[in-house]
Amino acid sequence: MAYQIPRGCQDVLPEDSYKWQSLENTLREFCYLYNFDEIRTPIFEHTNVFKRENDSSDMVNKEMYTFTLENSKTSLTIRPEGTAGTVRSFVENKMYSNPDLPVKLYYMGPMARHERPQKGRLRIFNQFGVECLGQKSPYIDVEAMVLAFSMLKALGINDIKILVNTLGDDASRAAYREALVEHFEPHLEDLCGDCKRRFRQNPLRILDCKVDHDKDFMKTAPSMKDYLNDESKEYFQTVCELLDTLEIPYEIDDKLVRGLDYYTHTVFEIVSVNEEMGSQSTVLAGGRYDGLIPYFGGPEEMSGIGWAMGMERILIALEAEGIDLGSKPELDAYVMCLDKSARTYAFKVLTELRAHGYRADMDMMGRSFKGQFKAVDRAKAKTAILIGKNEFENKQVTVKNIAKKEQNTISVEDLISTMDEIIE
RNA sequence: GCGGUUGUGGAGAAGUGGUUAACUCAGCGGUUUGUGGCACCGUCAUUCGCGCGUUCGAAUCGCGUCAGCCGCCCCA
Repeated sequence: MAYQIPRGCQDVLPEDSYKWQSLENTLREFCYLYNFDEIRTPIFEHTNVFKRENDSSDMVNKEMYTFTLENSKTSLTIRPEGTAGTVRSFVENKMYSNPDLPVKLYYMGPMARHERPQKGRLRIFNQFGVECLGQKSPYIDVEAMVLAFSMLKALGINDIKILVNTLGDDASRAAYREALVEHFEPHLEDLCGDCKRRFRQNPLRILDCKVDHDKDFMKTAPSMKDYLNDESKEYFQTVCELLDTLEIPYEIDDKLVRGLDYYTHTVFEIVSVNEEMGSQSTVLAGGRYDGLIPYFGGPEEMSGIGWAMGMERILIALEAEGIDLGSKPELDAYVMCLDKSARTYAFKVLTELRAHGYRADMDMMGRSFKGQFKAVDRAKAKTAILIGKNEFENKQVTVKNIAKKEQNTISVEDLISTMDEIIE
């Protein structure tokens, strides 16, 4: 094997691409229903779109595919996520001046992150995501969550859990962060190696550490909810009430902090509880971001909310729950050519069938009679169209219904006009 | 980035130093040169992820490398 696909990449082969198409169709239908429009942004952006000031996340700092071409000084980065490019486009195209806010967008496509590959974690993977930009309201947060929940339900995924939390506004979060630093400072020596690093980078993440989980100072750690100002508290309460009203099952997880730095207020995650998922069980996650639109030069007060779904992970979850999204469709007709002299005629009949909307194919290998019949079976063709010397000479075809094992020799015109009945 | 584990044909899989790489499925051809899905026969890996080394001799041992998987980290 001289050539090999790069590590952490995947070819979607035909049998699987039917599943992908089915997934994509369902997602698009729901976006249509919820009045979200598609946006397609480039697969790479200027590096500073992703690498923003004060960003401490691993994704931005050590996992990005960043490159600069020869004879160029421009640093570009293959998108590791979809939000930044979408917000950049929202601002650049002045979509904030749209009279109907929020602007509701969806996207899907490949993202790249240089991580160690694992099941459910690829270097090039596909995300489907939505962003609601330009307005801030608990109703918008919940609309986005309901959309996510409904999509997963429609796909048939049941083994899931919805986790929600609030990070409050910038002021609340800053106060909380300070309190955490104060709390953990005396215990710095007792923290695990990762948490010592987190202490400096993002103290909020210490809270969901698995190593230090049971230690006393974890249990006595200050809780976010004690640092929320009234406005943030009220906002989150409304979100929860709306979810209750719509009977969306969820759990409040005050340890849920999310990895990306731009989140404020509502954050949520949908995890699969199916064991086959392995350690990558989060299938969808997102939250509100107050600062991002202004960061890209949009109106100061504008906020947004969005989430992204890992499409490969959804496919794994579907498989784990035994849900089949479908496979290659059967053929209406398979044309069998039984004599070399009739080949051109057979090819014409094939073309005729297709021109009338019948999904059809024929043997191009000049195989034996038996071999062609096997091809009919593999293609799950509803009919076999047999064409040999006799049919050729009389401008006819022999059409055989595979299931009924009935066959007739008729003219091509009759074949076309009765095809619907023949395949029932 | 760290730790562990695996890697034989289109698929599954035996073989753990001795020379034809077992078996099953799929494919192809034939018995049956125009009616299949059964049966029988034949055929299908000069090669064991890749490279180097040890050896008279390696799929089997050693080193390196690539890749998959599992866990950590992180994340969708």
